[in-house]
Amino acid sequence: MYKKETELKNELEIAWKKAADVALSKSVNPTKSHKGALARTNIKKSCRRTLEKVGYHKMKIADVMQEAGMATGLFYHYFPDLRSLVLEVLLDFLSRFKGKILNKPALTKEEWYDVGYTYYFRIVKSYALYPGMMQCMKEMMWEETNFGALVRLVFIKSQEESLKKLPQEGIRGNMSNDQLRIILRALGSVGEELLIDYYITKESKISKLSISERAMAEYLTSLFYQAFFLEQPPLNKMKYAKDLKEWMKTQ
Amino acid sequence: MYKKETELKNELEIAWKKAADVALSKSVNPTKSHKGALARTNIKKSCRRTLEKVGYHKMKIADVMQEAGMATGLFYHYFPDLRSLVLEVLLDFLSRFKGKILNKPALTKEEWYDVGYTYYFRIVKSYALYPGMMQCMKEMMWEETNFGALVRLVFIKSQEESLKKLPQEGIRGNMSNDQLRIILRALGSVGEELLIDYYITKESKISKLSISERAMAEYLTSLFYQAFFLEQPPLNKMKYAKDLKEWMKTQ
DNA sequence: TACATTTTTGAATTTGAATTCAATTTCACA
DNA sequence: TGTGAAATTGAATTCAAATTCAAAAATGTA
Repeated sequence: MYKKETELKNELEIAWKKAADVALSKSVNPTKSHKGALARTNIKKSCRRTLEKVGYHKMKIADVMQEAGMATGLFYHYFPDLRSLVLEVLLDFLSRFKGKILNKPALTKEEWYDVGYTYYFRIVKSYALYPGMMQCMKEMMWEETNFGALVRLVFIKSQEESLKKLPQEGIRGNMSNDQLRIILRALGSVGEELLIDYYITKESKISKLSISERAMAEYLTSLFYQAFFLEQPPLNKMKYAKDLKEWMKTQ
Repeated sequence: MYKKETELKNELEIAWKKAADVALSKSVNPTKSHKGALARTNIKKSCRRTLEKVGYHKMKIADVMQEAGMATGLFYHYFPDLRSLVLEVLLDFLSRFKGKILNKPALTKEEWYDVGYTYYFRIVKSYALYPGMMQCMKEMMWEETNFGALVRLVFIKSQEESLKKLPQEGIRGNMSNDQLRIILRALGSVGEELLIDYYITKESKISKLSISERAMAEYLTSLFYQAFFLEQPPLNKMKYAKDLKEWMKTQ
């Protein structure tokens, strides 16, 4: 099972290039001075702030430039159009999900728990700190096919990497590659609704609960663990979601 | 656990009204003749076709009217703007998810499997037949808060309804209401990525596999079952996903 | 300090699609 | 078959936002 690391890495690089190409396809003026570089960065930062405030679909070039405190016309000195700017900002943001999760690959289920936790904690943190960016990412995934493909690949890669050394352990050990791929793809979206609900839309009863980021990550990790191994995760891993621990004890 | 049926129903009706209000807020001319009613329906049908072909964000009023074979200006005789039309079309579409899943509520885990299967099969079918509509629904959920809230509620309702009579059975029996709510919310998105991948974007290796709609529904139902009950579903339920059955036999 | 390069300005222009509208056709019913 | 109400047309208009541009300011360098 699981693609060779090099193969997956290449795939990722190609996807990254494709998505970046869209952002850079139209001739962008490279900055020609330190001042220019600062101004460009300033626009990108302003874009992030505006994204959090206004949201992608309502955001206009004028909004970004006003937030940046620069003249509207200057925008075109640095970016060809709004979408390219947003795409570039999102690609920067996406890199936070790209890095290795842990140095050591997990060899046992218990070890996997820690890797999974790191993976989910990173995601929870992103939703909590940058709900607007996460939302924009979701929206852009629909609008720009290449970007969507890239994001999916980044997450698949994290996921596969974390499970790479575990093929023999647990109940899924003797599934075929294709079966495993399907299951992982289906489990990849576990928690999405919950996170969107709790950190972005904040309408439901759940969003009224007070759940720490670490507890949230424990909830999600243990749910994935349960779904994948059909077992309870080790009790001692529940460090923040005390209520989950209590529940597990009653088994 | 689980809200009373009436309470949940009211909540749903309010959300439906809210979402519909957006679609109807701007004064819409009611049709005043049979011919008018036909024309209006024609526009809605054309909208669905155009949505499948072009997608929501690229679609223009002119596109819809051309597809309908009517003059552009006539649009305003029937709808105030494009978003209202799309919203109305989506609300019609959404009603396919609103109905009761089965007449008898599930009383045992095994019975739940059937309810769950019906639930998932309905969703799989929708993705398979109307990928454009499903995509548009997702996009609109981000754009129109009230619509998003409604869609979530519709699906939560189906889910809660299917599990209503099961509180005591299985490992989740002694979870608190809040815990259960969190878990269900998190599990609510199981399979999303897979379905989007397989029926909408069609880029990954998974989309090259040939999976029947019934097999897909079995995959998802059994995955939910495993995640929720930490058990394999009854072997005899696997009627189309033969490979899954084989795998389960090896346990 | 002079001068070429780069950055900056914001008003003027362009663009593409939404929206209006006056004129025409169709329809339903007496 | 005549009449008023409703539906239909598509060219003209409006609109909001993107885009351009000529001129001014800032910058770095010799």
